Amino acid sequence: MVTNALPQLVDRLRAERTDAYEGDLFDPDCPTRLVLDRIGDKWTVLVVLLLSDGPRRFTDLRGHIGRVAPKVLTQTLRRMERDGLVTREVFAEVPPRVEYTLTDLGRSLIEPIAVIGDWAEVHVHRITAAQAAYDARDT
Amino acid sequence: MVTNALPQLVDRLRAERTDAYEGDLFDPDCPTRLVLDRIGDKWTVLVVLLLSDGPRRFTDLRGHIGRVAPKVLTQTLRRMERDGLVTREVFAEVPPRVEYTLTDLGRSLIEPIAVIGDWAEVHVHRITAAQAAYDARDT
DNA sequence: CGGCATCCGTTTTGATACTG
DNA sequence: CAGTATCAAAACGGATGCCG
Repeated sequence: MVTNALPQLVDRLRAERTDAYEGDLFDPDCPTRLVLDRIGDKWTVLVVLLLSDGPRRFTDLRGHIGRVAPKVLTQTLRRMERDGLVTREVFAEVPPRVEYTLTDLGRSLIEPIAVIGDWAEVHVHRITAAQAAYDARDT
Repeated sequence: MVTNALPQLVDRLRAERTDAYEGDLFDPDCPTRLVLDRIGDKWTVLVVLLLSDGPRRFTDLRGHIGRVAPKVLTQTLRRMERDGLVTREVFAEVPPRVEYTLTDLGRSLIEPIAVIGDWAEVHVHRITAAQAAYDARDT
């Protein structure tokens, strides 16, 4: 599937800092929580992946993502802009053109997303299997 | 802060499989999406972290997480049980005791969560700074 | 083209009270 | 103790229509 020197590395990493990020994450008011909200957001992750290849226009993004209402995509992009993940550049042309580009911060987010994506690919079948088994238990 | 041999490793990892997980994540019906929902879930991540130290009881979990309505915690735990992330063991005692334990699958999720947590800690200040700057722009 | 405004249904989250 | 039941609020996602 993929190399996995990752586990030990991350385990060690985690051991070194357990209380640090635990202390943060368990505080509901800590902005760290906000990061999780972004990851869990339905479209942010997709946008990051799409923009990882370079700048894209609004409609371009819309086309590559499945069905997204323009309003929702706008919301997502605005939020990402506010969070400093993307820059929004408006070109004074006719017809108008708006390009979205990942910032350094946004690019750095590709890593964690990749790790999640990796985990998801490897383990998803176990989740769906578990669900099926669970649902079949009682009926 | 923390060692960072991680970036290159993950970059390579990602380079090897870009289209693979991209192809998945961009399909709204692919169960891979479901993983993101769990990560984004408000309490699942916290539960995983709490259980990473060993089994815990319902009230124990409740106490360590901030304000959670019992109903919501139950929902979270049931969903995690259905997904095969935790096991739920009921002891026939008085008063009743119920212990939640991470499965192998659940434990394997600690890794990705740690990576996200790492990223969050390192970059959160940049996000909040970006937000402040953004909000101050127009007023 | 790239939105913003409006309205609406669904899902998520929660407070509160009560039970095996 | 470990929930369930009920009610209520709100965040989220989306469809539609208009506009610079």
